Amino acid sequence: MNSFFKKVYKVVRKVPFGRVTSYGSIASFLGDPRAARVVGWAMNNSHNLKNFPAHRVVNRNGLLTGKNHFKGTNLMEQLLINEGISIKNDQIINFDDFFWDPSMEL
DNA sequence: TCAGTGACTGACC
DNA sequence: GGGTCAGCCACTG
Repeated sequence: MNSFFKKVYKVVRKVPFGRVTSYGSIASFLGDPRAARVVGWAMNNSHNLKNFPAHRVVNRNGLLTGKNHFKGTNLMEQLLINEGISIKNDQIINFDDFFWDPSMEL
């Protein structure tokens, strides 16, 4: 697993509580801005991992496109709400305020 | 080896 | 400003 995935996991784990980031930002931070889809694929395999905040990763519009991949229908939404983030129509409200950019924080 | 797929993005109507 | 389309990378059958 010494691949792009490992880097993705490492970055996502560093996302602070109550903050979120996007697939594209992670990919860009890792050197491949065009590998956003790979990040999404990595999230799909992140179910094997423990304590992995996959719910803090959304698309660049703050839309919870991956909520359907979670166990519960609204589990992802609930987790985010639990961290103080407001959700409306599967989308994060004031996304810019909660957005966490790896390239800026690391 | 090749073609299909996806939790994405940016550019274009 | 919302809907479409076509590239991108890694992985699977």
